[in-house]
Amino acid sequence: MRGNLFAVAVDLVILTVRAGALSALLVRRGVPPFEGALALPGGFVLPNEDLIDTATRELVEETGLTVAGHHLEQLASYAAPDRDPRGRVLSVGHLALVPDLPEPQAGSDAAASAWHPVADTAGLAFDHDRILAEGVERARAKIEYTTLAAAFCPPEFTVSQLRGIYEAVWGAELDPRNFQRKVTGTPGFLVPTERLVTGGRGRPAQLFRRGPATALHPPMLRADA
Amino acid sequence: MRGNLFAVAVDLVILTVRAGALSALLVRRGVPPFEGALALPGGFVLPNEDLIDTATRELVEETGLTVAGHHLEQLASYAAPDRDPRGRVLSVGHLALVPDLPEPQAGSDAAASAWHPVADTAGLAFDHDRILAEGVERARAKIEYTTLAAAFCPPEFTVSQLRGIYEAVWGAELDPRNFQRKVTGTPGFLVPTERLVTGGRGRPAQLFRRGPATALHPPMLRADA
DNA sequence: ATGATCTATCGTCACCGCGACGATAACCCA
DNA sequence: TGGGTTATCGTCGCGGTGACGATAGATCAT
Repeated sequence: MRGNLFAVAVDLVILTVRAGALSALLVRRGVPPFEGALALPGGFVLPNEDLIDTATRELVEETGLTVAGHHLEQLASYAAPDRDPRGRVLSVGHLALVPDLPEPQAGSDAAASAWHPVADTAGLAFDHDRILAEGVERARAKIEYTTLAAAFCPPEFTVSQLRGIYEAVWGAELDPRNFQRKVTGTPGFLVPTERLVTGGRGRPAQLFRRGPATALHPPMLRADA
Repeated sequence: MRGNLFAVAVDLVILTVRAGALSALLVRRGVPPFEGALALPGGFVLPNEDLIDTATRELVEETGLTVAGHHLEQLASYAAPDRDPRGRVLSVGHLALVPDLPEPQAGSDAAASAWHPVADTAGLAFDHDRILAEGVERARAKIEYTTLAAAFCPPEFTVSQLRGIYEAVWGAELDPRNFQRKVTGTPGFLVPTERLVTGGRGRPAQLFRRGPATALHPPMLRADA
């Protein structure tokens, strides 16, 4: 082995769509270094934990989410020698996509956590700006060729809600008619329910559930490149 | 910080196409654990090294490649508590795509390294079977929507050679006429040179260089899913 | 009540990229 | 000189998409 040892941390990019804006859950640091600055939620890997265990534990602690519904995957690792002034720390970034939680982080132990639109999150602690940016880019790319956009939605949702997810994540408008044709025409993406949504303006919309499909062939196309 | 410290290693999935088969560079271990077994080339991260530095150093040591031409990217990290019997070791997998080297690993310090077709590489040390599989899958997915297949080619190559790369990586045959239309019709993928290739059978083929394009819109399509 | 407005949903049409495949070009070899 | 082989160019039909019109069914203002 070697005497060159690392502390290993897991940092989380937890994304949701709130009020039409793609937002990340951030915590305000109460201790040095970067005291008072915003940072990604995270923590060190404990003995007998695998990386995904640590990430799951942190996600539950921060959001109070139960196991179902959300999506959690590994992003990348960061280990620049000077990324943490306390010493050699390797951080494994993870990406979580969660629905807009009704209760603002009920049960969160880090009281200083809150949602921030990703458009105005400059100046995070450590190299978390970069990790957040790569998480956002991963999410943008992945909803293109997978059904993961539904992970941002509650268990039942309308086509309009799903379109709102795409528009918030991509920052672009989509044609409602072509979008409807695309998602309802992809087998296994949306499972129609019996119920309609009432109370809003306009014609009531049908409610759907997530279907078994995970891939999107052919992909949803972004307007830009 | 914590007393729960890790050794951090970088392991490399180095892929090339040799004799029509997608192949990986593997080393035979000379010391326990897994003495005598095949493994991915790799090593520990040294002080003042970032992950990509370690990966680049290992790649040069194993292949003798200079900086140009190849592709190197991070794959994912693995840190199961029992993945290494010596203790807590986190491994950061990396993927390298290199041309078929004329000299079989000239200058390699690990004398026991050799190319193996990925189809028969079962039984690697540690969790390297999984890392290799994920590297191969990443390569298969990425040549679909990027121009990375050219990283497997020498500086100048023909359309047929490039098609052979796709066929070897995907394990499927592609129509030569449609393939030619696709790659020559994508702006910035291939830059034609003045020269033709001679000596082979059939009509001489034009030589191309890699162009500046990195993305492939729309993507190259696999026959299967 | 009644029309305006809003959203959901269904249709139409032209275009473009792709798969299938025919045709031609330019080399080697016997 | 012809046959085999590979490279390259064309053609045609289909399916998915973008642009956009039309209809359904609710709420809202007056």
